Formats: sequence, C-alpha cells, structure tokens
Amino acid sequence: MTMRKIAESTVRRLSLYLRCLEGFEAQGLDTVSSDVLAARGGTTSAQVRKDLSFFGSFGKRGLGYSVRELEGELRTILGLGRRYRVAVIGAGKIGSALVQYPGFSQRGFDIVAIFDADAQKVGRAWNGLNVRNVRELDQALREEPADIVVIVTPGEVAQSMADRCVALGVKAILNFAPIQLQVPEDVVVKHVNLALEFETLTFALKNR
Amino acid sequence: MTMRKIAESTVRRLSLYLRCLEGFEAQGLDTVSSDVLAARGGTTSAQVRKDLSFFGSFGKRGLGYSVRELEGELRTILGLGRRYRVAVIGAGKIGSALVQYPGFSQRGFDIVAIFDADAQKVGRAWNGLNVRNVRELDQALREEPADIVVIVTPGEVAQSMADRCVALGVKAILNFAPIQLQVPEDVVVKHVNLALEFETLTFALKNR
DNA sequence: GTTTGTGAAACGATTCACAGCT
DNA sequence: AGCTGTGAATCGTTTCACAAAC
Repeated sequence: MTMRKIAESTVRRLSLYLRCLEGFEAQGLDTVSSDVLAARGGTTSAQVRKDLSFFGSFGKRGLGYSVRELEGELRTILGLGRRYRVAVIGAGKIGSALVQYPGFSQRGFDIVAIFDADAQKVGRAWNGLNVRNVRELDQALREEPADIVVIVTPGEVAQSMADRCVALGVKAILNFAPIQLQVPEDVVVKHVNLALEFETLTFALKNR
Repeated sequence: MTMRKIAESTVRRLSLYLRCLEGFEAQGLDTVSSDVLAARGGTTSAQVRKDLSFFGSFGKRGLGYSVRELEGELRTILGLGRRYRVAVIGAGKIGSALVQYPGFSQRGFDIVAIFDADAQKVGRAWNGLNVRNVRELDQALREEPADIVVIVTPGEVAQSMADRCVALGVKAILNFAPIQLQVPEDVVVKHVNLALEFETLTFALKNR
C-alpha cells in the first residue's frame, strides 16, 4: 500500500468510525452505508468514503459496508492488530483512573509500569501493579521497553520526563501535563489538555 | 468588534498561548516576541500573529508583546473574565479526578453539583460536595443552572443525559463518554476520547 | 535593526457530482 | 434502483513576504 501522508483529522475519524461500528455490531447490524455511519459519527457520507478511500475500497456498491469486515480493516489500518505496552509516569488521580479502567486492556493496551516521585506513593500496589520510584524509570524501560508512555506529572517536570523517555527510545507519548512537549520529529506526541477543552467551551459560550 | 467566524484550531492555540504566557510570567519575563511564543507553543510566529490579528493588535512593532497585557487580552477573548458553574454527571474515576483538581477552581470553574445513578455512590461527600442521585438532575439544574455540564457516564446513557441537559437549557457540554453526542446546533459539545488519542498514536507508530 | 500586522499565495481538507459496479 | 469510489471544484487554513511602526 502506497503510504501518502494521512491527515490527523482523517485518523481521528477512522478511530471514531471504529467505535461506531462496534456499536452497530452490538446492535446486530450486518451492513452499514456511508450515510448511516456518517450520521452516527457526526460527519458526511462523502467524508466517510473519502477517508476510507485512502486505504482501499472496502464497500460494495449498492449495498454498503459489512460491519464486521470494516471493523477488521479499521483495526488493521489503525495498527490495532497487536498489543501495546504502556508505561505511566505520575501516580496521581488521572494515572489512577487510567490504570483502573478495564476497557484499556480490552482494547489492547497493557499497562506494564507506573512511576512516581512521591515517596508516599512509591511501593503502593495499584491494580496489582507496584508504583515504582521514578529514579528506576531508565533501568525499567531498558529492561522492558514500553511502546507508549503516558505522562501525567505536573507541568514543571513533564519536559524532563519526556527527554528521558526519548533518550530511552520511546517513540510515542501521550501527555496530560499542561505544557507543549518538545521532542524530535521521529517521536509522536499527543496532548490532552483539559484547561484547553474548557476554554474552547467558554469561548463558544461567550460568542453567541 | 466584528465577529467573523473563528476557526476552532485558532481558539485552541489562543488557549495554548495563554498557558505559555503564564509560564513566561512565572519566569519573570516582561515581553515576548511572536517568535518566542511560537517556539514554546509549538507553532510559527506568523501563525501567532495571524491568530491574534483576528481580535486586535496587541503588540508593539520592534518590541513584541507585553506578557501581562497579552495574558489579559487572551483571557478576555476566551471569555475567562468571569466564573463558570460546572455540573458533573457520573461520579467515577475521571469525575473524581476533576472534582479534586484544585487548579480547576483557580481557573474560574466551580463545580457546583455532581450526580450518579449508583446508589452506592449517592450521598457520599466528595471534596465537600455531596454526590446526588441523577434523578434529581432536572430539579437541581432548574434551581441552580450550570454553565457547563461534564458527562462522564458509560456510553449507553450519555446521549440521554445530554438530551436532559439540553432540555434544561444547558449550552455547553464536555463529553468523556465514547460516543458522538447529537445535540442541537446552538449547543456546543467538546469530546474527550482517550481511546481515540491512543489510536492516533498506534496509527503513527505503525507508519514509520 | 527588530518585530508586528496583514494582504496575497500556497497549501490542505472537505464537498460535489457522477461514472461505475452490484 | 442504490451506494460506492474518486477526480474536480470549493472552501478554509497556513505560510509568505513585506510595508509600517518602533
């Protein structure tokens, strides 16, 4: 498959379509049209077809898409055909919520380590996983590499944690700290910033 | 000020700039150039200037922007010159993390009520706030309206909660449930979907 | 000399519209 | 007849580049 550059917005929608298809399958549906999928996903049918067309043609003209089949295709496209090892840095509230969320491992993500700098938290067992001292981060990741690191630390230390991860060869970071991480371009970072979400809401509220 | 339509991407960057400026102020900086702000925010100087230009001209040529002043302007633009009343539906892990996060009220958001359907949770005090039965939602929001509702329920009930909120006049929703909420167009919804963030990471990992 | 503010150009994403398959 | 797949057209966003201000 010739890999042109795929827009981030497209990838996000693919992920969304997958979620919709899981819903349709649970409802017992065998086929969906781009129209139905679009309605559920909050887009247009043309957008659905265009998004899929970057990766192949998965539908049958006149009929639509097989729910099962398209689900499989999307999983392949998104790289969900394997499991991922996830390390979490920061054993605060959000880290805790992540670790304890069962859907997480159901979706193919295994949390293999969790670190914190706070001596109070180190040693405590979380969902069967020991909270380790962040000093052990380098050693731990060298012994058992992680595919994805989730950073849930205060903003002040997030960059230095990212730097250490990058030095250790980590190629994907999900950052909850409220700063924009600077990383080499071969490392992917996604930012989740609640303040930002709230502020887009207040902006919208203000302007109507 | 003539209100052209502002792109969501622009608003998100404005929010980001504000976070950067707070950092600069903490560092004792008085002025920043669009270059410096861009470097910290992960964008370009032209982008910074263009974003700001939709709302006015806040800089001094040859000099840059006053950190303090620009902070104030951004807060005004984003609608942060007042406090917001936030209600949370769903007293799970994420709801808990939200309620207990102090930065939240520091930023002008007051959590005024939290609801859950689980009898086990109802009546428990969270950070000085009683978890109320979700049956009381309508009455509670009628007596004391919320500006923003955060939905942190399982996907199956999220849409019905959103419908109730909309009927009660809520105009802004932040949704953590993994479904795309359908709301009238005068209601703003922001989706936060962790599965989706992870899947954009796996997609990126796969394609390199 | 430095940096802003902004039209114009370049780029990228979405929508249209229809030929082609079932 | 119905729905997909896709080039072409449209629309929106980002980047360029430079005159104006300090």
